[in-house]
Amino acid sequence: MSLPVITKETTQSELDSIVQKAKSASCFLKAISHEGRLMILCHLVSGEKSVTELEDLILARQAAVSQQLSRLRLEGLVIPRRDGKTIYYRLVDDKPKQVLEIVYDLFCRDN
Amino acid sequence: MSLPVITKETTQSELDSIVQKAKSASCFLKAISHEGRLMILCHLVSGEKSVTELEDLILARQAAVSQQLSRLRLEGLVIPRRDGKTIYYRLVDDKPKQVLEIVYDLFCRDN
DNA sequence: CCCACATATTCAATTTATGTGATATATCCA
DNA sequence: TGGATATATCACATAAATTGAATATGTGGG
Repeated sequence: MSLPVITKETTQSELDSIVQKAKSASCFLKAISHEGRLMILCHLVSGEKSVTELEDLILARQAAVSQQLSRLRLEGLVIPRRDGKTIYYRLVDDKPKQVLEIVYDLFCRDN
Repeated sequence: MSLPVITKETTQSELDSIVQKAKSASCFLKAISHEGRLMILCHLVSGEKSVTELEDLILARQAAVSQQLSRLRLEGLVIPRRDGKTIYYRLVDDKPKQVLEIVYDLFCRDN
């Protein structure tokens, strides 16, 4: 629950570990902070969607959506499943969901 | 708790509102996704810190830290307080804290 | 095999973000 | 007032992210 506290007593290897984790978190946050990707993830929370469905949902072009999915895929956030010609994407785990729910609470209720 | 679900029935103005919120969330996430800013926010969770303290904590130069704080300030996440020559920064509210705690749980426990 | 459809990849152009060095501003103190 | 310290800002160089157009790949049907 509590975040790491860094003091004079924190050893170098502990610091390295914290920096390493900060890098991972930073990558993850960068991946989800893109407006299009954020929307895609939101849509995937309610279940898997095909690329074409996502194109319609977020009003973006095929190449753009595909690229955004590609980034999310490389980041390990989504996974594709082929069914004939169409490819369905879904969330790998609920990591994005957990963050998105907090963010949604903060930005879509609060203000 | 639940994220917005977009269907054929969703009106245009509802969509606009969702897109608008996605933009805010996206900005917020971009602001905190930078490795240095992420570290700064983590440090501020445990209480206000001066710019110099932050420079030492995240091992970055004065101008860099100042610019990162400037971005966080413009984003409304932190607020400065002057005491003599030194300026202390603190979190405006616990928005970042809430997100950081989830992220910390996901990245510093999970793996 | 050839075509149409769904998706992915590539590449160049552009935009946006970031770090750096220099300089500016504010405060304190002698 | 002048100097030292703390912080902010600016202008520039560079790096990273994003977009769009074109092209490639994979699949099913005729």
